Amino acid sequence: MGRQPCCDKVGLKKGPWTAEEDQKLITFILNNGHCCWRAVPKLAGLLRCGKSCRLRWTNYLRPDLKRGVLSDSEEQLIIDLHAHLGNRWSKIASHLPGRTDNEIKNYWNTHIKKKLKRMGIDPVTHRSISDQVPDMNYHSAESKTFPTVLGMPNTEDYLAPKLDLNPYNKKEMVRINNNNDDAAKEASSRSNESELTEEEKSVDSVKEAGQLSASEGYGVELLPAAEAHNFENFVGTSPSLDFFSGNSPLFHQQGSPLLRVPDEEGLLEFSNDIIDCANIQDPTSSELMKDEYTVNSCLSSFDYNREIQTPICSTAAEIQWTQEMLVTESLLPTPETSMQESLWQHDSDDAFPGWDGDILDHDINIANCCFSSAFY
DNA sequence: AATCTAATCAACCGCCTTACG
DNA sequence: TCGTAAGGCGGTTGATTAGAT
Repeated sequence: MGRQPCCDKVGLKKGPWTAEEDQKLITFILNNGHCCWRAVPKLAGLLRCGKSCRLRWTNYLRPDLKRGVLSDSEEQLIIDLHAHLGNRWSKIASHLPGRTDNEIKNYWNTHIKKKLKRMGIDPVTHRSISDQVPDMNYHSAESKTFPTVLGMPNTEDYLAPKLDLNPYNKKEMVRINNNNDDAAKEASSRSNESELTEEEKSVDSVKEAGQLSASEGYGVELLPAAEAHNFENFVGTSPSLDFFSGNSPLFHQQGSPLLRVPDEEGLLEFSNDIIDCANIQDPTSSELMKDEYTVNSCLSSFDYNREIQTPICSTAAEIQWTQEMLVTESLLPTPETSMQESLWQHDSDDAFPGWDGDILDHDINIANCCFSSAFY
């Protein structure tokens, strides 16, 4: 048994719409709106199913549609958005006024895909086809697979001038705010895992977790502590960062050793010692939280997130934390929020929105950029 | 001119999500 | 909490058109 058809199709017309049908639908919707698509065909005198009417209206008859060939800038925007959103055509379409998801999908399949292939770029991964070997060490200086987002300025352009990509090298990933840094470094210099102590393995697993989470889109890239502490050095950054920051810093570095998050009853404070990178791949993990319920509440509410205006960051752990919250989506005000929504998958019902899909390496970097820019 | 092939895009299909009783 | 209906989405189909032979 298959699924029941969306409506009784006996006697209903299929195939291309006639001008007369179009006119009936337009007239009806302009006069009455469409409270219920299923009722529309009956009321409009059409022998079509409601679904068909909706499709015809949204993809073809809507008065706000922009017909005609997509411009170069629209095409570029589609490529950029696709790099971050994948085949989420409706999401992509929402960034192109007057264009429909169907139109963009068709355009992608018939034009852009071929164009990218001709350019030697995989239209799925947006990476060079010759560099398709998975490389977990994607930030290493040796890596040639640093992702390029078409149409976007090179990701490095977003980075603050003194932010060297090399520190993101897996080997240099350190447990944030943890005094096992030395052990970690020493351990990572050894290749044979059997040589590692339990503590070292633990540190290594943290790094593994960071890498895994980054590649699977469920966490954040571990921020090298040394670099994180150096954010103050980035003051006076490149103008391109204004693209994200809008010159309205949300975060301020001060001397506080605590991460402070506004709570319904005041200000929640998280001391460094409870922020354990071991759990960083799952930001909702209870071990990461001083008060799991409260923090989860903070993070799960879109509206409430908006009220988190000025977390105060000074340590790597705090910055890491802030970064996580920033990329959950709502911390950036419009228009940054809309930009961020184009970069991050948004599901406001998710306890940790923005982490619900495959997030690519460059997403992580752009998040870092958003995050960094928010400091200026 | 006829035929074949490729390209295009409107429309359909079926699954998933959401709203509601 | 569950079931159902409706809307929405992404993949696919197929009719039409354009270009090549």
